[in-house]
Amino acid sequence: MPVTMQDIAKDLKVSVVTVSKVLRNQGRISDATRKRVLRRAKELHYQMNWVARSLVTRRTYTIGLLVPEFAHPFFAEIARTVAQTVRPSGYHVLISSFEEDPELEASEIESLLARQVDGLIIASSQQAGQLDVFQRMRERKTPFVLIDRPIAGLRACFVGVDNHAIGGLATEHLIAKGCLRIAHLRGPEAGIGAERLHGYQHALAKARRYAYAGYIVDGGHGDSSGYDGMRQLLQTRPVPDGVFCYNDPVAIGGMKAILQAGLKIPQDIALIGAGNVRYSDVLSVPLTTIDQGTCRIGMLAAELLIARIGSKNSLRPQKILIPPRIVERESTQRLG
Amino acid sequence: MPVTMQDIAKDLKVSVVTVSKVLRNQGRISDATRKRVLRRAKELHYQMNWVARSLVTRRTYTIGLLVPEFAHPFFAEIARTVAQTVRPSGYHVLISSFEEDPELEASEIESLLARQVDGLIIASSQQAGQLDVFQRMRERKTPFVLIDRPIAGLRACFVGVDNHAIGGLATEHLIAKGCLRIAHLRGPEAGIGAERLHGYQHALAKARRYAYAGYIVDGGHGDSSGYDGMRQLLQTRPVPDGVFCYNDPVAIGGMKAILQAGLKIPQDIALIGAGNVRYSDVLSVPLTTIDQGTCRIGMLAAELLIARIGSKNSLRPQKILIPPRIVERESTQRLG
DNA sequence: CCCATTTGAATAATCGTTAACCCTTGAAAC
DNA sequence: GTTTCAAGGGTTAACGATTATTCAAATGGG
Repeated sequence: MPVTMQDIAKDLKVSVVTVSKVLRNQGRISDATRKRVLRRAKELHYQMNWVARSLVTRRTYTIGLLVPEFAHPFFAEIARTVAQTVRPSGYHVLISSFEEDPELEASEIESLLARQVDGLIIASSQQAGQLDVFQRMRERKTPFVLIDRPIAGLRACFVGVDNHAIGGLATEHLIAKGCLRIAHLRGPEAGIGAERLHGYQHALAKARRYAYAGYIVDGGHGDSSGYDGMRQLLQTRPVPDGVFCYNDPVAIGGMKAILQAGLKIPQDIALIGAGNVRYSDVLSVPLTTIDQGTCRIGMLAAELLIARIGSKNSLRPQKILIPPRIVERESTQRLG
Repeated sequence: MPVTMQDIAKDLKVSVVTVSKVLRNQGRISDATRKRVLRRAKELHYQMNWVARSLVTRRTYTIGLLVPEFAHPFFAEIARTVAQTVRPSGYHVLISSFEEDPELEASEIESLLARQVDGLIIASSQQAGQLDVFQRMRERKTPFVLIDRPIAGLRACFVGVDNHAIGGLATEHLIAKGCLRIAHLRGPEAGIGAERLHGYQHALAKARRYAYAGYIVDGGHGDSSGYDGMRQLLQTRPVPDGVFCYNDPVAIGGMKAILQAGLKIPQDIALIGAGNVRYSDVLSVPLTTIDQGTCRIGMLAAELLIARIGSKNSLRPQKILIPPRIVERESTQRLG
């Protein structure tokens, strides 16, 4: 039994519309009535029923944020900046994670659309084939912005880091530090993982280094798979002296494996990650990493989305690529 | 222009109500019509308009989650488990953070209520004085569950860890490890921080250790304030040989300060945190910490809330206190 | 063969707000 | 004195569903 405009209207013997107008500061209302309404509203602690308003205005002032997983510090940071960025415009954030499961992702998108979100920010794991969900959004004219992971063959807004450049930057850094046998704990085969891999390969080729296939090992997404990947890598002969890891969690797992094997970082193996995740500077060995401007991604994606929601005519997709930046720490500090 | 029930109804020349009934599996509908409706709905990719449904059913199947900050891994983990726990029941999560600002917190609560959330989970930073917001929720009969930080003088559901026990456990552990001068980088003066402090003091008293006032220093909430606090502590003479930190981020900041000062952990100073945050086992020195059952808190809070939402009659507040558990790592491994 | 019951679906009312018009009243303009 | 116009506010109809009620046809029993 929350207070409604009706309650205020009855008390004051005016119509509901008058109350509505006052509360929205719209239409012509005398100062006297305005004040009476405002006073009564405050007295009763009146709160807009956004469900009712949304039904008629077709705006919920809610956006959906869909990420693979929350525990990942990268996405937690994204969630934070997105929420902070949209708050001043009165938007709230409906979050959802899909645990890297494309089907769950699709059904969550539908779910958020059913809840009439004004727009969506998605770090998708959809393959290029399964794009009907996005088609659905386009039909509904619900704007959306992809982050972190672009989708091949989809004309859509995107905000993310230049992953090819990350691979290049990391590998060149290892080369500069004098590493001769540079391995890569790679991420997923598709999309962002592939780009980082290519950046790595490209840099090796440019430096005329031999790229040994056995030096490219699956590191998965997180620390436990990174640990496993590194253990496998340590079996390889000759053992690499530099490893570029798909991301920081993988590097953290890798670090654990290296230290457990009794090897030293960076003397025996130099290690570089990607993401510049919080706390990566207080690890066993502070981790050199590639900063991907996490906060900027969240902020830009949110701003872009809000702009799209505001404009009636559909603008053409905008892609923002953030240049990565190296953050040097101890895990690669050895004599060039 | 999303598809509505009307569209389906018109196409099939039946009434909207019939469509509604089919889609909800309610009322008496012949098999023939049922199939026609379902087929057409699928063809048109019909999706419920939850805003409209919510207006009449007074249920949004949305809960609000309000935390001090997202970047904090503890709350990120909570958000994850809450979302996962409520998903099977069809609920979604509207998140919001208030950066430890009680006023922002209050206004966000109002905001979420205006959006008609079915219930709220709050890690509040309200002082015992300012409880009108909670009063408002009670009037509206919107169930809510407090997590992590109980509020004195408020009869409400609560799920959290036994903070007094955390202080005791940590301090006793340091004593057992042979520390003689045990300091505490304390958190906020009120609530949870105070309880951990009391646990610390109680344990010292029980062991008949002298509690030197200069050994209790403000460590704030996060790593940067923990760093500052530890620097201050290192000026104290005699320098402590064991430090119990309010939480893991503070301990991480503290660790940085100790190592920078050229001291060794645990030989010179043993360090213990609280929270058992992800990655705390791969720090410069793997951190001994007190596990507070983060996942269980999130899960139990969510389950409790859903149960409240389900039941018509208001049950009496239920408080769940999770017993903490020590996780021993290197940062305290020295000869007893 | 008629009345009672069941089945299947339509009609009306509602949820709390907003959008689009319409209706007074009084004062200024002609 | 009639017209014009603006100020201040009211009426009515959505928005897209659900709930409660009503109604028509089919079925069944005696």
